[in-house]
Amino acid sequence: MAETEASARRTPPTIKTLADLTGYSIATISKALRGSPVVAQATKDAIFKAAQDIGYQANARGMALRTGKTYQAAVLMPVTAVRDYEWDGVEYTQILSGISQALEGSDYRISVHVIRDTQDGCDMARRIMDQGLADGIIFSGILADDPRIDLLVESGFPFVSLGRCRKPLVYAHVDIDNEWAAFAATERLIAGGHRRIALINPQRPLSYAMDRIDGFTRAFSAAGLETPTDLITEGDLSTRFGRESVLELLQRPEPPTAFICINESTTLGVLSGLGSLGRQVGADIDVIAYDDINVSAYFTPPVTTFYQPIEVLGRTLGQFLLQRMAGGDPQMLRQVFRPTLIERQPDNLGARPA
Amino acid sequence: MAETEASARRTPPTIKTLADLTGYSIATISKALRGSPVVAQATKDAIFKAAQDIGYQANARGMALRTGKTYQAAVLMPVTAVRDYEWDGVEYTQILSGISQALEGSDYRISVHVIRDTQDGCDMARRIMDQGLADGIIFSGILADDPRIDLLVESGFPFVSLGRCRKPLVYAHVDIDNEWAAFAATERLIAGGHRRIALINPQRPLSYAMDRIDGFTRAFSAAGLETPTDLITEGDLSTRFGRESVLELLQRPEPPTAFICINESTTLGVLSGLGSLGRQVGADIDVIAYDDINVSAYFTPPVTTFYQPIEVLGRTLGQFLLQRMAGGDPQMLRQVFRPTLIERQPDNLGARPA
DNA sequence: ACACAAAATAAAAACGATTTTATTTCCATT
DNA sequence: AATGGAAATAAAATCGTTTTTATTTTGTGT
Repeated sequence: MAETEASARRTPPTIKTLADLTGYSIATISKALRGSPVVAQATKDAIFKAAQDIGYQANARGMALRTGKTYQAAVLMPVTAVRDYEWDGVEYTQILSGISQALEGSDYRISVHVIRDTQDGCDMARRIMDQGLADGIIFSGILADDPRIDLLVESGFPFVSLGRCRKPLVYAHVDIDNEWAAFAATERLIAGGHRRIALINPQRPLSYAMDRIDGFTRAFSAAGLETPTDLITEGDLSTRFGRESVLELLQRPEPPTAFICINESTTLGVLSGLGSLGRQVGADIDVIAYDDINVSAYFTPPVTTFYQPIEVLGRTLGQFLLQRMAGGDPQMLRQVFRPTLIERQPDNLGARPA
Repeated sequence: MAETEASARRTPPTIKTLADLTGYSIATISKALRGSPVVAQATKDAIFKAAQDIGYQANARGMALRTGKTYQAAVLMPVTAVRDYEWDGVEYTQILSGISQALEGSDYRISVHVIRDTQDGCDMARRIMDQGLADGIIFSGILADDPRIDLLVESGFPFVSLGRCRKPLVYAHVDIDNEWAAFAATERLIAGGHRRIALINPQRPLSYAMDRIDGFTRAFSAAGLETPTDLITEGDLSTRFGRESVLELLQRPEPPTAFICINESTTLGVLSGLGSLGRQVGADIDVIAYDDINVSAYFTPPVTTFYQPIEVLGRTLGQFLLQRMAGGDPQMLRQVFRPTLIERQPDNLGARPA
């Protein structure tokens, strides 16, 4: 009974239904609903009311076919090759949440495309453009020289990147001031007396990996010191990588006395490594982290971090993409956020010799 | 120069292009490409070849309009109200990754809809059905009595839920055997001599919260003991909640001697709380956790967990949805996973009096 | 009143596919 | 050789919009 009733649900109203109902032609209905100035106000009112009454909702597929627009915003979500030990991409939930907030109220929806690597991302971007799978693209994990950016800039397809490449191209983007953050963290540790500072960094081709190295180097230069390049490690941003970096670095003849971590995943690994070596953070070693998801406060001990609410980045990405899809000038759609320092350990940096 | 060249890109080939090229009618082309048996094999071959040559890709919008299918799988992603202290939904990246793996090779794409609460989820599910935004839905955060399941079961719309409601309805789902996991964890702690065991649980309306309480209770009953219901806390699954639960519970007159945590976020909070009270896990207190993303190994100390790779859940969700959208019987599309125990502390449970 | 714009609406074409219906071609049968 | 039917293909209708073009209505100035 209930099933027949449910399956007997009549087809949803179309623009034709409205035409029959109001007596106007479908052309007029369409124009009225889109707010065209050529249709009389009284007519518009009547049509709007009728649409309201029967709960008319434009059929997205019909619209899409005619206009070529999809009302889809594509998000390229990187998922690194599946490994058991992975705590990876956790921040993407928040990015999606932020984007979703920005798109709320607009007619755009989010489609997520999981990509495994940059090549995959490039293929996907091209497919999205060629097949018209979406009206705009958001992606991250930008390389210093990123083929996706070249491709999309050249084609003029609307996109916003989370991160910047190192080429002097004009395109909409949102980023964190990684150079500055690395500089500030390093400077702080140097001021605290540290000289042997390790930088737990992502892999080199990533644009922000280089930004961080730049900031790291600048801080040493500014202090008239030589940069301990031997203490820069590069790897995926897994917890395991953080732990293994610590274990390796601390058994060297000239071990580091402080660590700068790139995200919370590696931070947790670093703390784990220090813990199993019996080293005490804040007593005989210092750690400064970069904080994605604000969980460093709960690490033991709580870690001093540079914090940037990632949802805000997501929101900005969404806003920028909307503007870009509406034809906005990419020149105007660029924002670089500076994270704020959250001091969590008693600030006794400098009390110990390097 | 390059820009004009790019913008002068000719329109992509349509079925019409192929018709002109091969001399067949568009009807024949369409049938050939869809592999209809009514068209001669030789014709099919010729058409396939031509399609290959010019790189023909069916226009999704045209297809969608005619067939009513969208080739979209909607995923309802819960994002709890934004709070600063949130480490929430981190596992969703992995779920999406798993779903994406399952959908790879199919023509389906993933669209993500962020929802704030169950009501929101219900509205979204209805919109997706009514407006034909997708051909199937995946969602999670199932309540003991979940209106979305009622709605979708009644309508016959394809969906798969991550989690089960408590009504005896037939629908495709994937779940973790929470009752069993809670039972096993509790049993283990009881065998270790614990009597005052705290259960850090999600909020009651969630179906799996009740499952866990059931398992918890069953373990005490099986041991002929009374369940310490006063030690069951309910809250969001944030790190903060874990920490605050510990701080509160341990200052009671009859404090717990062991904790069962519901996910890694709360576990971290619990450890943080224990740490700041100076309690030593494994020495004077025990913790068993449920492990989403396999990061518990890095907590200090490493925590014994029940582990279920969440990506596998995602993959199964995707597979089930594909089958469901192809008309598969929901009766056959049900799977409940039992997490495996990973012992990480020296197993000295039972060495201490309760 | 009358012609003539301007305003308002209607009709028709288009978007790119699928599906239904119609036509042609080819053989086998009588 | 005519006929019937199956096989292969073509033509036309359709999905629900938007957009272009055509028609009708209205208002204005003489």
